[in-house]
Amino acid sequence: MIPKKTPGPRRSAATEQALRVRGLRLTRPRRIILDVVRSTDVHPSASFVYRRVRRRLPSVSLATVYRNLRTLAAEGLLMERADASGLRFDGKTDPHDHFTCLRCGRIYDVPVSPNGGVRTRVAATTGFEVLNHRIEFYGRCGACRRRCGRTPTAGQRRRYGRQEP
Amino acid sequence: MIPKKTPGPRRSAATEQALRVRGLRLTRPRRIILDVVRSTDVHPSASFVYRRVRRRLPSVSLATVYRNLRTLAAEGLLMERADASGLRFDGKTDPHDHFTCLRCGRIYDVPVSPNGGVRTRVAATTGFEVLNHRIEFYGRCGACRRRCGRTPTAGQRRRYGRQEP
DNA sequence: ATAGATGCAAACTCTTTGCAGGTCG
DNA sequence: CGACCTGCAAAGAGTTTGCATCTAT
Repeated sequence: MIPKKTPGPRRSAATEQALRVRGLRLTRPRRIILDVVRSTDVHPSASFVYRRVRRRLPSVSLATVYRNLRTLAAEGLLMERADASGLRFDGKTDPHDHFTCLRCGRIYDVPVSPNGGVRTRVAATTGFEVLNHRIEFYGRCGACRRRCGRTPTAGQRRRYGRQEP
Repeated sequence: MIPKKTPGPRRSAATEQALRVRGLRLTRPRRIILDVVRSTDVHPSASFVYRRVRRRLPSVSLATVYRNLRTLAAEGLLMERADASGLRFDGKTDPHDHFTCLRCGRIYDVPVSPNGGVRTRVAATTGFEVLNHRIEFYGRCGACRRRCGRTPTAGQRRRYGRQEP
C-alpha cells in the first residue's frame, strides 16, 4: 500500500522538487506536458504531445512543448529518443528495450532482457567507457502477425513520411 | 588469397550486377556515391557524402545524393541508419554494433558481441516476430578518456546542432 | 522584484519532389 | 527509342531561436 495521499496533491511534490533544485519552475504548461507524456505508452512525437496538451491548455505553443520536452529530458523526468521518424519521448524512465513493428509502426516496450553482459564485454574489448546502451528490436507485432500480412511494409520508415504519433 | 582481379575492373561487376537485376543502372554519380560511403568509416551524413562526391564530380546535386543513398540502401549495398543527428550511412553491411562517443560524437564499429540470444528471448516472451535488432552503445571513447575530459559533453546530441560528418 | 517561462513568428536544417532535359542500354 | 537518372529549384516537415511579455517564487 502506498501511504494515503493528501486530498489533492495536484502538483507532484517529487517532480516539483526535482526541478526546483536546478532553479526550474513547475509551471502549468510544464506540468501538463510531463503528464501527457507519462500518461501514454505510444512514445509520442513532439507534435503528438502538442496536440494533447492543447486539449487542456489551448493557448500553449509548439515552441513551449519542444523547450519543455528537452528540459524535462535533461532533468531525467522523461526520456528522449531519436529514431527513423524523428524525436520521440518516453515517460518510462526505468531501463527497458523497444520493439518497433515494421508493419504498423507501433513501438512497444519490452522488459530489458538478460544480455550476457554485452556492455562489460564491449568495454573490455574496446577500452572505451560504456555509460549506456540501447537495444532496438524490429519485426512484426502480434496484431500484425495475426492479420497475416506477409511483407513488412516499411523496411525503415522514411523520415518524412507521416506515421503518427 | 583472392582470385587475382583482371587489370582494371573499374566498375565493380558484382555491384553492377546487383543493380541491373532490378533494372537499375550503375551511373557515374551512383558509383562515386557508393564508393565514397564505402571508403570511410565515419558513418557519414548525406551532406558529408555530398561534399566528398563533389570533389570527384563537381556537378552532382544534393538531391541526387539523397536519392542514391536511399536506392543503394534499398538494394542492400549500404546501410541507412537514423540517430539523434539525423540520417547516417554505413558502407559496412555485415552485422556489427555501434559505439557513439558522447564527447566527440564519433561513431565506432564494434564487433557484434555474443548477446545470449536476446532476439530469441524477446520473440518468446512477446510473441512478436523479431526480424532484426540493433544495439547502440554510448560512452567515452579511448581518445576522449585519455584527454581525461570529465563530463560527457552531450547527453544526446540535439538534432540541429552541427557536428559533422 | 526578478530569474525563469511563455507565445508568436521567423529562421534554420535536413529531406523530398516536380519537372525538363540528359543518358544508358 | 524508352526507361532510368540527373540537376535545379522549390516545397515540406521538424526543430530551434529572438524578443517582448508574463508569472512563479
